This record gives sequence, structure tokens and C-alpha cells, in this order.
Amino acid sequence: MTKTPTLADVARRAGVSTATVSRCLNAPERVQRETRERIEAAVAEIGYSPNFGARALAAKRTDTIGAIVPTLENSVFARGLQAFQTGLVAQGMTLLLASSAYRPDLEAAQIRTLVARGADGLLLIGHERDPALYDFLALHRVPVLVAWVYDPSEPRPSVGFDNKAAMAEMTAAVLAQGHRRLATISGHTRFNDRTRDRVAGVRAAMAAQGLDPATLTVIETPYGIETGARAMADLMTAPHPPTAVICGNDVLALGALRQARAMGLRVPEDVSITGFDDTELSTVADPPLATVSIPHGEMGARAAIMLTEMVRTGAQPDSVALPCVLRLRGSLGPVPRAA
Amino acid sequence: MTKTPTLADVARRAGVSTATVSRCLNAPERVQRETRERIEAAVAEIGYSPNFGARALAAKRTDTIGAIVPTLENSVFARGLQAFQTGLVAQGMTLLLASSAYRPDLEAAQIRTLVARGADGLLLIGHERDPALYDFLALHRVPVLVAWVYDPSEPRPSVGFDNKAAMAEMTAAVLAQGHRRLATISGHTRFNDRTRDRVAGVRAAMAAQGLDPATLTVIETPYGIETGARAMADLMTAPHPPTAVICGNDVLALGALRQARAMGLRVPEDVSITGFDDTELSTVADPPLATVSIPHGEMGARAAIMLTEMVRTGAQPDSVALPCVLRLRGSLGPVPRAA
DNA sequence: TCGCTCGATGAAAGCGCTTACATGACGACT
DNA sequence: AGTCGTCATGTAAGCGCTTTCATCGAGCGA
Repeated sequence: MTKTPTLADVARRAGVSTATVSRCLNAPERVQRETRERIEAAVAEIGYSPNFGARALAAKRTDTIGAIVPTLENSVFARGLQAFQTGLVAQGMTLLLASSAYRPDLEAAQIRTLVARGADGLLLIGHERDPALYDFLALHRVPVLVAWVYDPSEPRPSVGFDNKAAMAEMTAAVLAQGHRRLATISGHTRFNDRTRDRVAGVRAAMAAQGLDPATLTVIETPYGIETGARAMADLMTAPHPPTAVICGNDVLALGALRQARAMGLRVPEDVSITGFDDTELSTVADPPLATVSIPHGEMGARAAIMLTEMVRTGAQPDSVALPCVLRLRGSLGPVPRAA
Repeated sequence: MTKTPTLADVARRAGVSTATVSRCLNAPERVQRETRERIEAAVAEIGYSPNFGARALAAKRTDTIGAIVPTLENSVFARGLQAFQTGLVAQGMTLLLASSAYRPDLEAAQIRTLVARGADGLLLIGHERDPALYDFLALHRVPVLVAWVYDPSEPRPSVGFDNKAAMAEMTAAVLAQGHRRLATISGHTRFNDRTRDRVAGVRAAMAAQGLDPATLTVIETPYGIETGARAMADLMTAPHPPTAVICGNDVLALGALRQARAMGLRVPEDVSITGFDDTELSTVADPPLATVSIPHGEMGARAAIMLTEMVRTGAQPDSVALPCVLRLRGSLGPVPRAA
């Protein structure tokens, strides 16, 4: 069992000092061409690759970015994360990933873990969390970028979209179809500013049309097809069922859609259903799901660039708002005559 | 700007040596109760947390596990990964994640990156890759666990399922419905043993029924709803269209389903369609998709335990086969009379 | 009481790399 | 010729932790 080669081995072999080898690896332009070639040859010959711990210790950075998402179960975050990861790789960074199962306590633990693991920066979803966590991050000088929301009033930079405005736009489209009895199936709004903003968007759009936002029925439930279906069942068996159900995301909406079918309700003739996210599945549903399309790829890519910049320069960039676009598909139709 | 506290600060404060503090952190039972309490108090007071780089350098491990999946775009890998990540956290490990976009060259680059980033072990999807990569990993003494397949004949341990057998089972179910003109929409089989095994499974089942496997029409295409739809269009406009289309995964199948609907074909009356993976979307499709259910969660959780064990003890565990189960849903029906 | 063992702790040597600073060679300018 | 700046490289001091080995008492059997 021979030892793994070190910088010193390379230096010896190339007949230079370790400093030169280090420079050759980190800033090749600062060493003469001839020397560089000699070093590169030595590296190749003995199969050297730098020791991560030593590098991290000496350089005080790991070139590693942490991200904590609520879940990977559905493709809601997976797509943005994919773009984020790809973007990081392009910047020479690596992704440390954790998930919180939508639980603030687990998220807090993960934040601490990732920082302890040497994450140079952190991507978090949504602004809302215990201020102590932000203090902790400030103490450790770990820059944070918040994604999936855009809120310039928050002290931290974010990259995402205006959940409230997007949902208001969708609601306006629903109202334009003549619907007046609306219901919303939402994720839990506690600890979750995205879901809360979306519900607020529905209410805002109603108010803008002179409707009383208090008449909106809201069911909160964990994200999931099954839970969406159950919520739908509750809504439609109530005394005055809504004519349109605005769901907080596509997964809930697909559950609602399935449930409607199971109850013999036609969509959109008997009830309209809308989603949020535009996961690729929404086009496969029957009828295809009307939803709000979110720029996952753009958001992930931008996040990678912004966060890398923050880590490297310490800069505090401006928040970036990305546009959402309405996809008005078959699951949204005019209000039924009888209603 | 005060410096972040170090082990030495804790030691000074607690009136002990750094060695004792280190022991207290890593093997608390080896230091006397009273001393331990003093140290713990000091840690809390000055808000100490260990430096990752230093620890990695001195201990020669990072408690970090790397994983490289082909993509996060769809939920095929996301669900297993979610379980894997959760399992790792339970073992005190952290996940370094990369994706390869199904490209062997990118995967190779990612493998090198993750090793350079100090991954103690690696989770890879499928066995097939350049042997030089396995040499590289052996050289760096990084244990590898292969997931999403089960193949005890390979030299490396794997945790997953027998893709060929599972697909053969599904095909047998299709044949049992009287279908004889079959087609398969598959992911690319080059560099991908999973897809290849699945196609082989279809052929094996045909042979078992005395059919000529050569009569199977196979279309290879990248994974995606659109590509699945296009493949379906090609299949159904050919001279002798199949009566059943067996897809290599759910995403392709959902694309095929959508295309069938677009072409005015009824499923399963005119054509049957089956998938593979049992993503949660398959129950939402109309008709619900017949598919092979894969134990994502179990696989991810087992992988986390096995790989942690490999890293900690250097053991080479036996491969683990997990059972798949057929979900025969509405998209599979009897062969049409006219066919 | 003596000699031992054993458990708790300390001293100190790295782990492999980065980087501030020192050195020396070489031109260019005065 | 003397001075200075520049560039390529070397020297060496850490970075903060783990771990080996040594030390020191206390407890214990003879």
C-alpha cells in the first residue's frame, strides 16, 4: 500500500518548490510555460490529485455550496435544483444537498450541518425562518441566497418570482371566466411564505374584482396527490361547492383532478381546476392543467451565478425577479350555467 | 471582526489540553465526566464549532458521500435520492450531489470532482462505465455502491432490482392479455445497462411464450414526455402498428399516452401502454398507467446504510435485490378484436 | 510498603496545502 | 554604472485538528 502522492512529491519530481506547484494548480498563468509543463507532466505521471481537507484548511474555503430544499419527492424543486447544480459545476463549485421535509426544525439542523461541513454559501427556499438561524449564518460569515420567492423588502437577496402577483394573475383569469364561488387548496401556510403569498394572491385578485376575500374557502394540507384528492372531496361534498378550485401547486391540482374524475365530475364543465408550477406532468393530465409556469431553469442557473459571486466577492446582490407566465389549459373553463 | 473560536480556545477556557477537547468531541466516554462537563460548557459559551477542513485533513475523512444521478428533472431518481439523503443524515453523513445528464463524459468528470471534494464513498447508478473510472476509484480507495440495478455477477456491490426480470414480468402480463404485436419505447441503451436490461426483459418474455423476439419493434429515444410522444406517433403511423406499447419508464409512457389521445386512439381499447417506475403521476394519468412499481424509498434507505458501512469498515457487502411489483392499471387491456 | 497496572490527561508531531514575504535575475531607465 | 521595477520562484510559517506516546496518580495485590 503506497501512500497517495502529495504536492511535495510532485514538486520533487518536477524539481521545483511546493509553492510553485500550488501556484501552477491555482493560477497557472503565474508560472512560466516551461515550468508549468514540467509540473503538469509530473502530476500526470504520479497521478496526483489535491487533498481536499488540506486545501480547505489552508485556503479557508471549500468551493462547496449547500442547498436545503423542502423535498425531492416531486419534481417541484428537482428541476430548479438540477439547473442550480449544473450552474454550480460550471462555476467550479459542488453542491451539498439536504432536505427538510418542510419541517423548520429539520431545516435548522441541516443548516448547521451544512455550515459545519464547510459550505461556502447556502441556498435556501423562502425567507421565513427563525432569526437565530440568520444570526448563526452571519456569525459564520456564510452568505445566503433565498430562492423561489422574490421579495425586495427582505434584508437578504432573493431570486425567484412574486408568488402573490402570479397567483393573483391566475385568479383574475379564473374570475374572467365568470367564476364567483372559489376555493383554494393550499400547502400549509405556517412557516411557508410561498404558500401564504399564493393564498394572499387569490384574495387580492378577488378584492380587486369587488368580491369579498372572506368568502374564499381555503383548505390547507400537506403537499401530495392523495392529500389534494382528499381536500377536493371535502370541497365538493360541502353544501355550496365551488365552481373553481385554485390549487397551490400542480401536485395538489393533479390530486384534485383525479378526485373530480373519481366523483364523476367533468373538468372544466362542472368544476375548473388550476395548479401552480407547470411541472411537465401538467400537460399530460386530462384535461391538461391550467397552471402558472415558473422559470425553474432560469432561476436555478441565476441562483448558481449569484451565489458564487456572493461567495467570491462578498457582494450583496440585488434581488432578481423572474417572470411567471400563465398557461391557460383545458382544466379551466367558463363557470357552469347552473351554478 | 473577532476570529472564529478554535479548539485551542476551548481548551484554554476549560483549562485542559486540546487533545482532551478533541477526545471529548469524538469519543466522550473516554474523558471523565467532570472534565467533559467543563469542556461542554466552554464550547457552548464561546460558540465553538469544529473546522471542517482541519478535521478532514487530520482525520482523513469527510463524512461526506457523493452521488451522481443521470438527472433530477423528473422524479425517477429524485424519490430514491430523497430517501438516500435522509438515510445519510441519520448516519451522520452528508450528501454531495452531482448529475450527469446521462452523459458518460460528464459522469466521469463528476466522479473525479466528487472524489477531489473528499467524498468518502460514492453512489452510482448502473454498473456500466469506463473501467478506468473504477481503477481511479480503487486507487483513491473510495468505495462504490451501485444502485437501481441488481446484478450479483458484477464485481461491485449493488442495491436495486432486476430490471430484466421485472420487465419480463410486465411483458408476460401484456402477453397474457393476448397481445402479439408489441413495441417498446426505450431510453438509449448505449452506456445504460438499466434500459438495456429492460428491453432484454421484453424479449425474454416473448421468447418464453414462443414468440420471435426479433419481431419486437424498439424505438430508442432520450427520456422525456415529448420524445415519448414522438416515438408513439412513429409507431402508430407505421404499416402494422403494435397493439401494446411497453415503455422503458413512466415518463415515456405518459408521453405515449398523451400522443395516443391526440391521435384519437383509445387506451386501452385501441392500444395498451405500460410504463416503468410507478412515479406518483401514473395514478393521475387517464387511464391510470399500468407500470412496474419500484421500491425507491427502500432502495435509497438501504443504499445509505450499506454505503456508510462500507466507508466505515471497508467491508464489501453482498448485493441486495429488492422486489418490484406489477401495478396493472387501466392503460393495459385485452388485445383489440380487429387486430 | 513496594511494584504494577490502568485510566485520564498532556505534549507535540504531523496531516497537505496556501500564501506572505524573501530572493535573485533581468531589463529599462536615468 | 547605478537604481528600480518586474517577474518567476523559493522559503517557511501557519491553517485547526487528530493521534501517538509519554506522564502522572491512584488503586491494588503481595
